[in-house]
Amino acid sequence: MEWSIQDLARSAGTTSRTLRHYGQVGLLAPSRIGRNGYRYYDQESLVRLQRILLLRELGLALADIGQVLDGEREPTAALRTHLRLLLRERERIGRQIESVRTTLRKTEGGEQLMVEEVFDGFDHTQYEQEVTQRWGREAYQRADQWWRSLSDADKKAFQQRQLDIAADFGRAHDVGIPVESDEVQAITQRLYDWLSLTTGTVTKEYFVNLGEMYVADPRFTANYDVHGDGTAVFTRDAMKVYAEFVRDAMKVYAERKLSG
Amino acid sequence: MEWSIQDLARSAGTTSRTLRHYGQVGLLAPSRIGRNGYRYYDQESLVRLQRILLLRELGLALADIGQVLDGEREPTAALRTHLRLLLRERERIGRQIESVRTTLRKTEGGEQLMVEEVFDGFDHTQYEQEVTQRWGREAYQRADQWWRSLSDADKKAFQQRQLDIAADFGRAHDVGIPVESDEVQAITQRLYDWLSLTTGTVTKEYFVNLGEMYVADPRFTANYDVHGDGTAVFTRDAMKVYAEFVRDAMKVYAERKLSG
DNA sequence: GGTTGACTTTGACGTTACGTCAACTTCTAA
DNA sequence: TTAGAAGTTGACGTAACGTCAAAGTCAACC
Repeated sequence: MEWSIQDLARSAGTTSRTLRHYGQVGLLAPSRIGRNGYRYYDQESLVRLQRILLLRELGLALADIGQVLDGEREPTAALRTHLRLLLRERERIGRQIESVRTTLRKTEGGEQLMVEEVFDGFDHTQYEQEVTQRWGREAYQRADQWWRSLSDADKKAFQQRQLDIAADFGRAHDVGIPVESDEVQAITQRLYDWLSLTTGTVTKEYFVNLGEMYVADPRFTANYDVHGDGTAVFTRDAMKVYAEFVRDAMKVYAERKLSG
Repeated sequence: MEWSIQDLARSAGTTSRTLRHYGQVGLLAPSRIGRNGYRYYDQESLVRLQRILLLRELGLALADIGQVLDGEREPTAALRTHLRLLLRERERIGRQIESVRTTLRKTEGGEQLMVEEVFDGFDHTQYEQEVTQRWGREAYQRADQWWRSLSDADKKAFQQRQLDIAADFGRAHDVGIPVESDEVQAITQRLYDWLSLTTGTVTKEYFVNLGEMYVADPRFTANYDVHGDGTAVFTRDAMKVYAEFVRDAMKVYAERKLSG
């Protein structure tokens, strides 16, 4: 039995162009080529094509399909790899779906173009690269998991809390209170406590680093300087002081209290 | 505040190439271009870029993002459309995952390259186009849903049953029994009953059409002619006879029985 | 002031798996 | 014979940038 290119294409539910393409990339050669240049395919071609199409359905790239079919690689390895990719992809899409859903809900709920809101506060998911670079993947994943576990209301509350803190820093800076003052250090402690929620333990280094990040990264400064130019720098300085002095003092104070 | 292209790229977690690309497609223009040709971006650019990246995260195409940001299209419409796409995509991937899993399981279970088996029998998912063209989308979806509802074992049994039928047709043809004979018509009825499982009601037309399909489509003939050349044609003829005579006779018989 | 290294520009090709012309030849049925 | 269907090769288009390449710019150091 022999089929023309169209016959085969229709039989297998694909197009002649695709068959020519497969021929070109060496995935499926015609069994015969007429002296007029026409391509002809036989039963064997059909079977191979069916395998190709199946593997393609499974999402394998043509190059991988070629390797699998030619047995240059054990098929299970390719499949297992592919399965992992599929699972991750489904995960990713699931998150996107949730994202789009909440965006949609809020947009419809009249909460203006919520797009802005996402960037308000502290969106943990946006800074993966930097965060993992600075504090390691593990810390990021903990924070991320924690963040995902929150309800929408909790997330909002969490964000609001740090917006309030930023506003208080702005007011303090505006009035001219020094960063070492008890008032400003109290605000700073609220920031510290707020951060502790995400990671559990906030080291002194982490805290100082974060402060530097505030001023180095325009996304952060934008959130703080909205309460007056220089608020970001002011906040960073307050954090530095808090980390270097106040915590030590508190530690000493706590120890004294315990031993007293 | 003003940023160079790299500054902005790093801040937003993307690349300078991307920013140039966005400029090229008219999605994000620099706020200023130095006389040296350098691109500079301001706070407004940053905000717009953040929106762009968010919408991109949600999976929207750049063209759509442009429309949303420029308000030429209400965002909810674009998002809703996109949500549908995402849901369908997740569905598709879910099916792929199941597919790969069973393929993997069977391949490991030593059932040879199971790829062949998928094409054995009657794979409902492979013929969507043709089937819907000939018998309408509704009929296809019914059949497809039914097929998906089966367990693996059921699927196998179902396939086996039709393989047996094909083999019996082959034997009958081999021995030379005519298609009108009771023996062959009995086999044909098994084929008819088997088909009834998929669609509920098998009309005379459907049955005849399917017969024609057997001989017109090499995928079908391959399954039948494996039991001897001409088995597909033989089967088609038997189906024609069954549809045109036997069923009428049965109907008459049934009516007589009821009225008698 | 020259050199080095980081940064910038435009331009253009590469990626994936074909779709879609275009220009031309060949087969088939009336 | 002639129209129409089907075949061929060749080449560009797609989405969203990645990745050179060649060349100009800028800041800092010796």
